[in-house]
Amino acid sequence: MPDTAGEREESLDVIERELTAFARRARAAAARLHPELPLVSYTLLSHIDDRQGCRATDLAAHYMLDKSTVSRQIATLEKLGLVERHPDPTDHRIQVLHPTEAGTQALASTQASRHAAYQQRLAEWTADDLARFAEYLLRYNAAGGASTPGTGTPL
Amino acid sequence: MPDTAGEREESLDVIERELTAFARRARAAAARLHPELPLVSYTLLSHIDDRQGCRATDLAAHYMLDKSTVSRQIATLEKLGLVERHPDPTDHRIQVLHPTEAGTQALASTQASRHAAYQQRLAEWTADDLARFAEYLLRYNAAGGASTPGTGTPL
DNA sequence: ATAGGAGAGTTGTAAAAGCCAACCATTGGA
DNA sequence: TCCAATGGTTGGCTTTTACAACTCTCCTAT
Repeated sequence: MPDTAGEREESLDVIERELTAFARRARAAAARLHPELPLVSYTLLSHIDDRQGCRATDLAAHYMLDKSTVSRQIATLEKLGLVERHPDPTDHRIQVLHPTEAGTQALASTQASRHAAYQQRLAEWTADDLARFAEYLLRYNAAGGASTPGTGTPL
Repeated sequence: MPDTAGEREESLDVIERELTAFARRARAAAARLHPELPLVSYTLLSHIDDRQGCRATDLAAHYMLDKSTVSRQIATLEKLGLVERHPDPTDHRIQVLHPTEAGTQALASTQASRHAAYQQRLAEWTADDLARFAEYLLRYNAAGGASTPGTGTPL
């Protein structure tokens, strides 16, 4: 495998194509995985659980979503009894978000099936390959933060 | 790096988390990347260009989309003058898809900015790492097809 | 031949998820 | 004290998708 410019280009193309394909499939797959809990809500709920006491604005920023979108998602989650909103005593603009007992449970069950799916899918891989793949993904995602905001928005 | 079960689990967790993170951000990022060409259509157009003469069903299968979704997307692309449909002479059920001249051009310009984004993002990577990452992604995505249909829908 | 099933696409309908803009309430300085 | 900034909600609208019912074409087994 020579380190030529051509090889590089080719790998880049493959990465671009496959990541895109993955992104396209992800939604469909995730939607089926747990129809009870509306995909996006799951994502947000997961984040709320992760960083207990976060605010709607945090979610919007982290996922590049509009305020209004998050607002409605939260409303849905609350209606489903999965999250609670407590007004911040020190600042009455803020709503502090927490998962309810039911929310924590729903999350656990969803995470379980997700984990099982991955486990099955990657069953054939060697531990070494898994480790390297994991490392590459980490590296790829970590690169996202900085860069020139105006220029190319990396996928 | 010992080949223990613990290592394996850890890698799995990372992969799961990072792929999910990628998927969540992908849409927002992709939407901003090239607002002219309706994002989803871009994906399909790209595939059509890649495998000239593919059918709508191929697209649906590859991206896990419903027939109807693809049908409408194609219709849009055709209305925009970016793809042409030719009836297959040997089988009148089939519509063979080809990009038009305009389609090829639109694609080229979009691909250019996407490619630039990836190039920038992966600039630091060695050719070897890129090659391996590409291979892993291929392997990961390829695994999707078979598996037990009823069981866990892998992300 | 021919009836029935499988495959490719289209259309009707409904829902999810997103954005933008206008809006209200609170807060923390000039 | 007034006013810009911050957090959140609501209204209106578009895009993207799925499911189901339907048409048309092809193939195969009787």
